[in-house]
Amino acid sequence: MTSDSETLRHPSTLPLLYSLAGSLLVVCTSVKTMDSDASRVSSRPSSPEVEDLFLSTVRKTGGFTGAVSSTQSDSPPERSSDIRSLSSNDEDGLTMKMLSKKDRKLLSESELQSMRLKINSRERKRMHDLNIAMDGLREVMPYAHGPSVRKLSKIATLLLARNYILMLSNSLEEMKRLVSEIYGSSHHSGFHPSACGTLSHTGPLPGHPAVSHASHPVHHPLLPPAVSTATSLSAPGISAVTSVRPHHGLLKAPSASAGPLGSSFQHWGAGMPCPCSMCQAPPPHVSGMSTVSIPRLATDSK
DNA sequence: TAGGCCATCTGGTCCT
DNA sequence: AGGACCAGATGGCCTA
Repeated sequence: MTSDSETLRHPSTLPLLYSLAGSLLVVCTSVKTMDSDASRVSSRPSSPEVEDLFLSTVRKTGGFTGAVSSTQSDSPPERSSDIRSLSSNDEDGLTMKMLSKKDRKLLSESELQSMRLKINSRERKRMHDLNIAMDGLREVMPYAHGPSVRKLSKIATLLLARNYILMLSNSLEEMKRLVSEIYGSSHHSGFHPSACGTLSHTGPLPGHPAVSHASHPVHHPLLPPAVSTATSLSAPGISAVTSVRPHHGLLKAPSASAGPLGSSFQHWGAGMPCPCSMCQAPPPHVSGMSTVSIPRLATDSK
């Protein structure tokens, strides 16, 4: 009850800050967890663990609705006929190159074909799992979801995710800095956190970020001031967001002056909602923005 | 119609 | 040996 009681000693500012910091810590912890998980997953035996760590959860929660498109579904691909013709018409076909002479003797044509189909099926499943994971990533991205909104492309999803993580990391650092500043300044001004436990003891500190945030003005609670004052979303990830079919600069490196998400959430692109916790419920599930559609995207429902 | 995005097939490589 | 991963090739779909 120590840290909580200290939190309460700044009537309106610290609870806000701590709740925000807590959210960020949760997010960052999740990121770290994902990182360790990812390192595990990246070591070869991936597919079973992917299902254990992610897919099973997703499927249980009904997170995805089979968004993975399949032009050929589970039926044997048309190209199997190519293989058939290859192996039947040409003994030196590519399929046969895979096998030793012994194998060629042992395996019949149908066996070769079934083997090829089996390999293809595995690869298809692997790619489906990858797409499911990609959809999971899309779902937690601060981006409009919905049936009337086109999905982020894979590259846009990855770039946005990267920038989002960077933004959260920066925000956490800024949060830490603000908290330390508050305690530092309050100590010099005679504020003793450990000496009182009531909310009515003090008012908000003058000039405290949380005070100005009451009206949700220039400062964004999740962004450093230098970052949050800018208005454009020029970073690659965001340019990919505001225009799902980016004609431009998707792969450009983030500018040094801009924040990890380009500049700010404040103008979250044309038609984009501000993802800040003041405007809507924050992550883990940024579902609050799922109903918002981008004009350009609303025309398409892939 | 060109270009972007995607799914699939395929062969090679690496790992367990 | 079997499976996972990767990258190239190919073709379909969609949009500007």
